[in-house]
Formats: sequence, structure tokens, C-alpha cells
Amino acid sequence: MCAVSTSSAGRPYHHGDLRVALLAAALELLEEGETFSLRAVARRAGVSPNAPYRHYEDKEALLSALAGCGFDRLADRLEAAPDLTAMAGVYVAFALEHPGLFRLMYGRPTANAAWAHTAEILASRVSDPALRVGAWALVHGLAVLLLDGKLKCADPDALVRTTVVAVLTPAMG
Amino acid sequence: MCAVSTSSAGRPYHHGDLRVALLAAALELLEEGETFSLRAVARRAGVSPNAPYRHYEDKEALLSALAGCGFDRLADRLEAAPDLTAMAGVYVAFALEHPGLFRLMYGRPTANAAWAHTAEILASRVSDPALRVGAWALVHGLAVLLLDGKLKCADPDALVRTTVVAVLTPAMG
DNA sequence: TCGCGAATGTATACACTGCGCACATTAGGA
DNA sequence: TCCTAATGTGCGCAGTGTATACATTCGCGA
Repeated sequence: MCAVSTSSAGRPYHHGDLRVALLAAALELLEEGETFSLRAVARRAGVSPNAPYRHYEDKEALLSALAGCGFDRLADRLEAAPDLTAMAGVYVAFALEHPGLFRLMYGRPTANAAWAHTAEILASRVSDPALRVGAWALVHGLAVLLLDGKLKCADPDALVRTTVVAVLTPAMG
Repeated sequence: MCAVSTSSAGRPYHHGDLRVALLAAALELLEEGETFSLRAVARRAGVSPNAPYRHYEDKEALLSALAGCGFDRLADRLEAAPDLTAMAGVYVAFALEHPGLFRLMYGRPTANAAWAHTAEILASRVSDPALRVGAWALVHGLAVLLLDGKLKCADPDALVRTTVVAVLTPAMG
């Protein structure tokens, strides 16, 4: 738990746990919408521009690790949702709360491994294969369109609920 | 008029229509999946790295213009589709045929103007507002998930058809 | 025909970026 | 205690977006 609390004055040569500190810094940059660069991540972690390369093969590797964390969080939240409609709400809310992270997660071929667990959770709630794909595509489409500002709407949560009800409920009987 | 053989291979100083040549070059790069850079576009158009700035404010402007062209093409194809199911097929097919362009179109806030026309066509086929949003989100979600490789599938067109039928048909009665 | 201003391309330069390489510093086991 | 591997730093390279100054050419009025 307790982070490595080193006084900034005499910072030691060795950063306590740079690996996770880099992840945290990268996440912050993403959330703040700042232009993302490995150097910026290193800067924020208070470390030289090349230090990250001791822990991650390259920029892609850092990003992929970050995407993995994202899927873990999303999976946790989805698992806690009581029913399909709630899951839809959780999914879209996650996307809107963490736009950068969400985009990263889905724009990365490498993230497919981390993604598997999330997909499993999603699949477990709908038995019919066609409906499973449909429900997921519907919710993912809503999330992406909202993120990209193609679906202007004051209350996204309500939009998701009514859309899911209107489209999915009839299909599932 | 005398053939002032300029440094670069006898081409005249003034490129005929650089504005559209740049768009074409940029499109090629996107389609080929090459790493996209303004300099690469200029190189492919056979022109100096800074020439594009005479025609486009900055890289964003070129990309936005490109996205606009993309929406025009998509709108044309959608307009020619006879019914909703066909439109869905066209939409996803376009995304899969032009992955780079499609991603560009939707990842760009500036492209909202060009996108308006496309949205209008999409909206004109479904009267109920909730279903309209739902249908569009469903199809867009399918396109994006297929593009990102989250939906492995040998025959995307069939997948789209069965999904649309399974989900949308019951909802529309 | 001349000539001049406006378009259009080029050259040069700067601040960034991702990343490779050599080196400095440190931790932890023998 | 000393040695070795792990970890961080410095420096350098190629490539990027973009600003500025310059060269070339076209179009148009005289």
C-alpha cells in the first residue's frame, strides 16, 4: 500500500517502484488529455527520459500494460452489475469517465489477451449468440459515438437506458 | 517557358493541383497502413516538406479535409442502399475496406460538419428516435469491433446481417 | 510587350519525439 | 567485504510538426 514516500529534496538514485509509478503517470496524462509521450511520462514520474526502457520494451509495451489495467477495472465494474441494463450503463459510464483509457484499450491489437476476461463476462449474460453480439455491439457503439461527440445528449445515462430498453428488450422477449 | 530543369527530375516548379494531390497521397498512405506523417505525404506528392502548408493550415486541417471526403463517399453509398439491412452492410463494408479512413473520420471532432449529411441519411430510414439511435449504434459498434479485431469472424457480412435481423427486426415490428 | 504583385514551392531552423548506446549508481547476496 | 546484476542517467541519432525567410512562377493590367 504505502507508496514509496521519499522526500523530494534528496531523492534517491533508485526510484522505489518505477514500473507502477510509470503506469500511474501514464494514466494521469491520458485522463488529463495531455499529449501523450514517453518522455512526458518519465518527466511526470520524476525520472530521466530513458529510465522507462528498463521496465518496458518500448512505448507500445507501456501502452499495452495500461490497456490491460483498463480492462481489469472495466471487468470488475461489469461483474458487479446486477443485470444487462446495468451492465450497459456501467460500460458507457466507464468510457465517458476515462475517454483516453477507453480509446487506448480498444485501439490496441496487443490488448486482446487482457480483453478476453472482459469479453467472457459480457458473454455470460446473454445466451443467444446473435443477441450476444448484438447487445455488445449496441452498447459499444453507444459508448464510441458518445465519446466522439457524434451523439450530442445531455443525459447519456438516460439515453443508454432508453435505447437498450427499446432495442434489446423486444429482441429478448 | 524553356524547360527550366529544376533540381527534382524535370518536374515544373509549380505542381498542377497540389491541394488534391496531397489529399490523394494522404489517402494512399492511410490505405496502405503506412505510418502517417505530413512529411511522408509531401514526399509522396513529390514536393518539399513544407509545401502542404500553402494549402492546409496544419496537419489537422489536411486530416479533416480527408475525413470530409470519407463522409462524402460513405454518404453516397448509403444513399444507394435499398433498405435498412443493406445500409448496415454497406456501412460495415466501408469500414472494413477503408480502416484507416474510417477511423480517421470518427476520431476527429472537426469532421462533425461533413458528418452531418451522413447522419441525416442514416436518420431518414428510422422514424422512432430511440430505435434510430439504437440501429445506428448497433451498426457502428459492429464496424468498430470488427475493425479492432475484437470480433473474429470469417464472414463479416453474414454476421452483420444475422445480427441486424436478430436485434432490429423484433424491435421494429 | 512589359512589369509587378500574388500564389505557390523551397531552404533553413527549432523544439520536440522514440529509441540505441555507453556510463554511473546502487542493492543484495557470496 | 566485494562482485555482479539491476536500475537510472547522458548523449546522440533520425524523424516529426511547424515558423520564417527566400525563390520561382503565374495572372493581369498598362
